[in-house]
Amino acid sequence: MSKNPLKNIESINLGGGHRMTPQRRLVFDVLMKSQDHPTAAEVFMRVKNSMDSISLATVYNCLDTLVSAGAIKQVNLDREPSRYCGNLEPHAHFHCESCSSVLDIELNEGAEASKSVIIPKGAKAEKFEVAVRGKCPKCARRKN
Amino acid sequence: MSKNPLKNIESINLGGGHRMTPQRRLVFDVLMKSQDHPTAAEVFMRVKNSMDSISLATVYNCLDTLVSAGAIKQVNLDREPSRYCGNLEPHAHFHCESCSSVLDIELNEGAEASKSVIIPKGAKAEKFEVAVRGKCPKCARRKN
DNA sequence: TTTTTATCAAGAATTATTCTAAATAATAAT
DNA sequence: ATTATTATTTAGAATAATTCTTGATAAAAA
Repeated sequence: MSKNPLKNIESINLGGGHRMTPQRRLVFDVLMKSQDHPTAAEVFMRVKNSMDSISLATVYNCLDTLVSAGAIKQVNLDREPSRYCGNLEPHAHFHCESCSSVLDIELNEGAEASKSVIIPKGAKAEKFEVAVRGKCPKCARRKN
Repeated sequence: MSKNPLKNIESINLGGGHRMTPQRRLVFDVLMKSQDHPTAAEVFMRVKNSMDSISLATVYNCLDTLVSAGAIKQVNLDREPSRYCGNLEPHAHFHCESCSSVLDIELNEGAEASKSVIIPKGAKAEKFEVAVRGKCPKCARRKN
């Protein structure tokens, strides 16, 4: 299903005395089942199906913790709400200008982002990010 | 100084009945003089030196208009406030995780972002964006 | 147990940005 | 020129995503 090598959340070490909790487990599970890069509010709604008492603040906390632990990725495109992604493989994102949906896109082999860019002297590059903006297949098909 | 081919704002066609105004002129001039990708609030402070009566809302309006006209670029990185950039040449951005500064970085020739990525069938890609995150030269030099 | 530490939940607070409405200014039409 | 139209500016209110605060709960350590 998802490309996350973590079989299940039990194998995640949250680090620093952080505990695995039912809430964190559920948030992680929702992301493993999602292909659509949900926002925190969307994760909240989905998690509520399994645990009605959970709060939005807790969902934010869980997402932050999981991102810090490297179990999921946070995706920020333009000024829109953050989205979350369970796919830990290196990949880029396609962002639809019409419907705001986000699609994972594969990186071509040998086309390392690190080689496409000239890093300033003395700077230490840590992460590379490629984003494409345009119309997703659904929206491109529509006339208007 | 800047890599914007528009010699001055008079040559900009804002389109759609939009007028060139003193405020828009000043906002554009500030960006032409800036290499540091200022936020709207920073542009506001700089413009205030020349026109004390200008309001923050107007700076936002002017920035939006200039972005729509293609005279400047808006740069959104992570969840931070939008920054604005007078450099219209194709380039990428380096984003310092310590001090949040943004540096323009050059793209290697032949390393077109469009070739490094596999666009989904049916999607229409319009813009490509490459961002690098890490420590800028200043921050990399510091111990901590 | 008792103590410590982490977590959760609800709602308040924050902050960048957008919206509203009234005043002003520029342009077009008469 | 005068009037009518349209765009712009401004101040402040509104919005919305996210973070913070606080008290209660729960787990882990002593």
